[in-house]
Amino acid sequence: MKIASWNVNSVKARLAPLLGWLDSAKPDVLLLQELKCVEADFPRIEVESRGYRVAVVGQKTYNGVAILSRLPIEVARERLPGDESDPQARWVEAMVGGRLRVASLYLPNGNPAPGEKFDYKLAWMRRLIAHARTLLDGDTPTLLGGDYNVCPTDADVYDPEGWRADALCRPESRALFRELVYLGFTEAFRALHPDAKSAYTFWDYQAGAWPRDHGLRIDHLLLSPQLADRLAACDIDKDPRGLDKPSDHTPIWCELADG
DNA sequence: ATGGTTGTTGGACAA
Repeated sequence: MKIASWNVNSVKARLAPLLGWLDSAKPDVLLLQELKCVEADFPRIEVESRGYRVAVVGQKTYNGVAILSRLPIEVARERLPGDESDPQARWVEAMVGGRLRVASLYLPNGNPAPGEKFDYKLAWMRRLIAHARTLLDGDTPTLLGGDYNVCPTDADVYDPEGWRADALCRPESRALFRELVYLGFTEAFRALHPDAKSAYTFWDYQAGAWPRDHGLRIDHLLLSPQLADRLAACDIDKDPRGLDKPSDHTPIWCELADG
């Protein structure tokens, strides 16, 4: 079973590359972030015609997440627990095929840091840790995937010193990401590629970041122990970043052996 | 070098 995640930076602006990638990569499940539209504007017909069921949590202009799946989807949550007053569309969680739980998450960027946005990011991460703990208490195989907006180590950014004060690389962000993983998750890419360098999932639009390979690895797939045992492959598909009018992120995917 | 780009939206904000 192939499960992927992709921050598309507007699903409407990225419709052609999205459909092209579904056709070529053929993921069984695709987690999307930064839809930048309400649910009614999601290109449901086009995606469903490719054989995918769709669960969308949208928002006007900003954020927005979705789960696309060839197997039936049962939505479990449309908000991250822990703050009922938080209106931002950054979480959708569902059972797929009745045996696997997946969540598509869009963790707050947090810049500028320090400041209110950074405080919101850290609070959101603490909510994520608390909820992830409850998910691990159950016995359902679980994958938490998406744009974490956290670059875990200096090996995951082209210029560690230049990014040290950024919300994606700050020690507070990295510490909470480690706290999440240490609950018992396996970060799929690094588990299979411990020494990989220049393995990025995001390149800024500005200053020629893509042709210079000035990237960061901030999109991640976290696996519960039952799924870590089944992890057969994981990689980053850089091709979509090189197309015309690309997203600034590119897909990451993993292959899980039959359980 | 206080720059540079994209998307939504129709000026400013987020990334």
